[in-house]
Amino acid sequence: MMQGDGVVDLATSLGYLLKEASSALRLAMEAVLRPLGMTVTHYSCLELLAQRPGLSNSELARGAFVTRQSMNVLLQALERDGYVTRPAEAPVGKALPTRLTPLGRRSLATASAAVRAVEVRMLSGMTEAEQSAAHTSLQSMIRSLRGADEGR
Amino acid sequence: MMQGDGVVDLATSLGYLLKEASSALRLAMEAVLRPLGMTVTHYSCLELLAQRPGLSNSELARGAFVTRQSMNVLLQALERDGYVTRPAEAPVGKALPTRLTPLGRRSLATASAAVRAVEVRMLSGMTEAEQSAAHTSLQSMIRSLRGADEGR
DNA sequence: TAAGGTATGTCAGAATACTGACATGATGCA
DNA sequence: TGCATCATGTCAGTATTCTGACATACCTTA
Repeated sequence: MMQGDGVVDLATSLGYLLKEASSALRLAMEAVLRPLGMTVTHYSCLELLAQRPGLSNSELARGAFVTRQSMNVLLQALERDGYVTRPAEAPVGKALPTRLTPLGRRSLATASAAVRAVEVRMLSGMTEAEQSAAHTSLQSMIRSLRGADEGR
Repeated sequence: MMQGDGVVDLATSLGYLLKEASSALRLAMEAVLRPLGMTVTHYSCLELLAQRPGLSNSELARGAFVTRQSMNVLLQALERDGYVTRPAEAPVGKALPTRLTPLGRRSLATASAAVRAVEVRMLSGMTEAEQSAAHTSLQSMIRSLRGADEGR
């Protein structure tokens, strides 16, 4: 991982490889979502809501790895276009539980199929054991990085 | 990876985990680079130039996973502030070979040390074998994703 | 009860990256 | 040689995300 002068060697750096893989995945997802008029964050939001209905704006933001301000902008657009609904008043606290509309569910269905195909392609060259190993490796990296980096 | 209704299960999806790890790494890098007045792309550009002097704008863009337009904006700022130099005329074709100035090299030195510490922390919980496995897994994903997604 | 701390939603402005477009130089091919 | 194709640098406009800030609601604790 080191070079003679102590500079990180990008060619073998796991950090660089992680960024490269993430970039490739994002590009592939954008490629299949663009024809559907959807961005990756847009899709992530709908997918999160399908699996965990009633998530708040802040919870969606954390799940999609963006700030709550960014997610708020997206949610306002999704609400305006009829993909999600939010109550006018918070049932408890300030958090507004968000839910998919039938339109949102239909929109997600096609997008989800497209994204699933991308993920299948991504895993096509790996054995079950390799996939499992990748799973534990990534979780280990996340755990280590989060530890000393609380708060944002 | 599947749920009953065919929706991707985010909790176990390698794609989601990849995004999560990449996000955690980016956040950790931003945290240590911010005090140095440097963004991740900014750092990536300098690091690439340190390892492969003379890279062109387009080559740097590909290496940092941004468009050549974005890299061009960054390079103009770096050139204006004296971190890199580019010849006024292209020695061959239109590509302008970029090089670090002594100031750029000094600036990179501290940033590189900070980033290296982040990467060390990221790998702290993994054995050599696990790191090697992660390496091959990520490369496999990249290869599979790139295959059917030529051009951008 | 009162106060400090935390979490949330939201507005506004700034930073960053992207898409579209054009001109130019190199390359491959007929 | 001539022409089509491709890669590059760059300008302009747009889109997306971020940082900063504020008000509000809950929770803990003295």
